[in-house]
Amino acid sequence: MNLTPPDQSIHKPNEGCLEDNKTDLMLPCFRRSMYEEPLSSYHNGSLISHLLRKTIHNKRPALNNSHLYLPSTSVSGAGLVPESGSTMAESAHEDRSSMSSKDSLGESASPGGPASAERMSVEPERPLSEHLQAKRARVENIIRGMAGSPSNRSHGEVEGAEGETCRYSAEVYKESKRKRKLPQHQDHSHSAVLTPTGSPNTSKDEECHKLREQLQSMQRLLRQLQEKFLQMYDHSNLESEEKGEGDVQEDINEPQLDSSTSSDNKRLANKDRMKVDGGYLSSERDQKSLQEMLKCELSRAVSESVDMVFRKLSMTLQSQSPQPQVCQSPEYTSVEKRGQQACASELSDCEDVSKPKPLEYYESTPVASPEHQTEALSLVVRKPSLNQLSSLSQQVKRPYPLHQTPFQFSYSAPLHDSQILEHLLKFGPHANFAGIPCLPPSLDRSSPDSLDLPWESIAMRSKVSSGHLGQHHRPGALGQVSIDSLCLPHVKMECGDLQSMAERSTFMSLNIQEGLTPNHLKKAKLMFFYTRYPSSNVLKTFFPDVKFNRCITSQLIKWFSNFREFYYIQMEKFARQAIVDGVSDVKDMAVTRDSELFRALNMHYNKANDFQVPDRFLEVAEITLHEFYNAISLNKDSDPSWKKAIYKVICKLDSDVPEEFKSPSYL
DNA sequence: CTGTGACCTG
DNA sequence: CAGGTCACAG
Repeated sequence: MNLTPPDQSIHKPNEGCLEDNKTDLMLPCFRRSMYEEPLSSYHNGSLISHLLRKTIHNKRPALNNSHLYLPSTSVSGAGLVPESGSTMAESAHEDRSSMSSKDSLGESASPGGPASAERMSVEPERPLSEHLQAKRARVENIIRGMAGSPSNRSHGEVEGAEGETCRYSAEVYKESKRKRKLPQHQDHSHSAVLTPTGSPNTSKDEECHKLREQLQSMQRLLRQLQEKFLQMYDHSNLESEEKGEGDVQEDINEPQLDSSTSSDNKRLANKDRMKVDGGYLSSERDQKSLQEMLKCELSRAVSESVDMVFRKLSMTLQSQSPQPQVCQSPEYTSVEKRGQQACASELSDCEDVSKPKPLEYYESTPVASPEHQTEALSLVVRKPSLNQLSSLSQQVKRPYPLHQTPFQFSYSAPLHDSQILEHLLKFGPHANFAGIPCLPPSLDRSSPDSLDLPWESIAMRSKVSSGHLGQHHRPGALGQVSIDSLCLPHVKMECGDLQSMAERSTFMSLNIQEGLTPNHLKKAKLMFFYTRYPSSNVLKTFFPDVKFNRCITSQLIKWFSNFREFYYIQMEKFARQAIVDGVSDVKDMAVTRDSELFRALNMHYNKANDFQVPDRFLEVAEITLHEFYNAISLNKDSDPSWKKAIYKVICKLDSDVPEEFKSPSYL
């Protein structure tokens, strides 16, 4: 019985949005000509874009070398080839936490992705010039690809190892039956979302890839900037501290080696606002100013660009056919490294792990719950020891590792802004921000369940939900849980929808449940006062803190089925009683709060009696009672399916569940 | 085949 | 309330 036909316009909200944002999606540096724009034409965060643009355009040996100088004791060096100090666990750790995989360059037939092109700086066997040339070619290729047509680039061209995994998964799941899982959704997306190439299937894929690549590029650029910033920071600190160890000394040498390239960019960027003399900063005050400015610029750039990409990506995901999008997400790395085993183990609660997973799988995959955190997961996400954490926080002096797991952010003390940025970029706007000082305590500490919640889980949830939401759909509400919700400075509120903002902030605080709790049951019972036949979409909407999968959905539906059962049994019972009692007129069968029938129902659904049952429920109950009374009176109950007519009436009497119920902390 | 609802049972 | 079964719709 399809009581709530899908709203054909569920994706309409995105339609215009997507088009409108298409050009905004790119960073200014990508959107515009790469080499011609004068600095003055940049506004707001565009300055940093210019900076980034120049940075990417300039050669990078110094940047790359800086990785080499990173001491191997760093918690998780960016692209650092595990050296003697790194244990295997750490390697796995940093593998997972790296946006790019360092194998990508070496193993991929095609040149490595943008990130790997830079991180893979350790290739002693290759002549340096050739290596650099190759890198440069790749980078330029990337830039061309981003500035040019979205469709003129093959996927593998700029993908790292995660791309490999993505393609693998894509192939695997293309064959799966999931294709037919959401036909409506698919149709909608195809009809509603225009794509650059006009070829819906492939172009969406490509667009998704493109977006991910853009995001990666931006992340990469930001990392570079952060590195430069930290190098400067490091340099100044060490200068005042008197340098000691050799590796650190190498660190501070780097900016000087690079003084004609990237650091020039920084100076260029600083020139307008700061007085920077000759080489580096002359005073601590200037240095702090520079830090502040860089933070601002970074934040602004992030808020402007990343948000756009996230939003665009989210929309693309929503509008895309049910491909294995989890791996197309820019943050897939955090999941992919877990390997199939971990994914499987997380889903093993419900389904045969060898089977292709329905969409719910992707929706729920990234959430780690204690009971499902098998060893496979623990291989991936290791909570660093307190020692590590403290040492981490003491490491800000050097160009600290830029690739850290969420856990590392979860318990460390004051965070660097760039750590937040990195975290944001790395794990997406929905990642766990526990430990970020600016968040209120309630948001600060997520339970372990949500510690490893990459943003694609939300994106997927958004996708899935929006596919079913119908009239409840709010454009990108969940998928756009974004850095808007963070307290980063200069965060731009692009989506003015207050409701969605509220939901975002709500969502940020969600502690996604693996299973249904007694509170959920209680909430469901109260919801029954409003809706007897909630669609699974409604259930998803009103249990946002529940990690929906097939089992959970079925269980919730089963609950309501049981509620109905009890409800109808009571109705029939009281209707028959009324007939036995000789009630001749249905008007004498009013259902009030004093009625025995109501008390029975209230006892069942509202045992604590702490909920004000809506009058509408009394009306519906009365109507139901009358229906039963009439049917029985007319001897319709001789028909085995006599109740069905009643069900048909009652199912139309559902009313909307109040918004308050959407709050995960409603009870 | 899958999702859903009703019904029955424990 | 959950499990199982059956029927039905898409």
